[in-house]
Amino acid sequence: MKLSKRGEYALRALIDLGIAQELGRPILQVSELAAKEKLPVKFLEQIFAQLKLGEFVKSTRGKLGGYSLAKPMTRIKFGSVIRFIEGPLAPIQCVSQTAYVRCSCPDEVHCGLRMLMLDVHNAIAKILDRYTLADIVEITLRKLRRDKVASPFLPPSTQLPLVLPPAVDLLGRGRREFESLKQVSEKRRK
Amino acid sequence: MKLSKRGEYALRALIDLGIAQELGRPILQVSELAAKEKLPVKFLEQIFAQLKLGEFVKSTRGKLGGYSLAKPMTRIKFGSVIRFIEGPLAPIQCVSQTAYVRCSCPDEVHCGLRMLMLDVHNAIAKILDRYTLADIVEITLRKLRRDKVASPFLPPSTQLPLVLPPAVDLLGRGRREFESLKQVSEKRRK
DNA sequence: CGAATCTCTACTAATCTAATATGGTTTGCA
DNA sequence: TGCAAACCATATTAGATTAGTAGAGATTCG
Repeated sequence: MKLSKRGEYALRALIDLGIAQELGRPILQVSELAAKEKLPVKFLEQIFAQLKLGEFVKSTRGKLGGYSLAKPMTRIKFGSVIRFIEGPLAPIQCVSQTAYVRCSCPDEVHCGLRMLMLDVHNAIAKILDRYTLADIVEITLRKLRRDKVASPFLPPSTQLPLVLPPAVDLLGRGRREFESLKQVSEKRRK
Repeated sequence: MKLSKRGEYALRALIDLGIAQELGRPILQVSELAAKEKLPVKFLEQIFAQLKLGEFVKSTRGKLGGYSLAKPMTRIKFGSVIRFIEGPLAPIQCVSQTAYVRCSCPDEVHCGLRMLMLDVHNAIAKILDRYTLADIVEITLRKLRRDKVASPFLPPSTQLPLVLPPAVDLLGRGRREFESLKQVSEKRRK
């Protein structure tokens, strides 16, 4: 049930690319992104190479080069990205839509575990195949503005000193409640 | 997003133990269970040892010994078992209820990835923390009866030759549609 | 006693993970 | 032209995890 660092970094990178694009900076350098998210540069380079193979991003070489999104944000689904980077979403392969493999159990049709995992898979896929990069970018930007936090990735000319929010205490005392996507979306409708 | 073989075997074993108990055989041997599910005996032994540590099963030593469930099926939640065998359900630790760890991103509260993964985690936990072994055993048995398939794990005296359902063709042509838990449960209500 | 069972410890081959290292090639600009 | 900043490609690695295997020991029933 785990997302690897590779997958995590890939998704972070895409989201940042989306935010930057929305703010008028269609191209970001690996080094800048790595610094901002505190990720190892060389590892991130590899990940971008892979994202390029998957046609999620495109690259510009040379000075002033970098990476940008290869297609409209509305057409980048998280499900596709994760499947491409991490493999099938399904907890066990016999419930995978995209990579079905019969499992070893004697009677697949009456397998209780399979029924349960089918539900889990459907729940995961329902979320990950519905939300696109456009959704997440929009929600993130709205939330940043609502809380009056300076956005990163401003165009170089307008770059302001980044105001960091107060550090979260590790023990979790006084930690503010976290919101899910659903909650943020519902607030908007009011 | 993957369940390891260890986790898969553990869940299969518990479900089988539940079915057997329901059919009047509260104790099963590792060797029998391994044979029936076609799992490596020694590996399954290790898994049972772990399940015992987690107090999901209890053991009887010596001849005629074996493993049985350590508590009522209604009190064995899949979420607990998976957390115990595999670790946290959350795709990334910063959304885990039971094993929260702050992640490396600069602003956790406004992290889009985090919001998305919070939804995924909630969806998974909602299913896995709701269903108990009792639910799955009940549904499985109902389905077996509905389709008139002989149940495995009958008491030794009444053991009948097991009638296997027709083999599923690997290419998936003519494969019958699989049902999720939800579908089976809904059929019951009608 | 002896066969069937769980128990415990150790080992291993293969794969994956998360990088690090090194040296390219391409491009914009002074 | 030259150089710095960027992407590109390949190799290597330390450590962890996975999915087992191996073998001896302890317990209990008949």
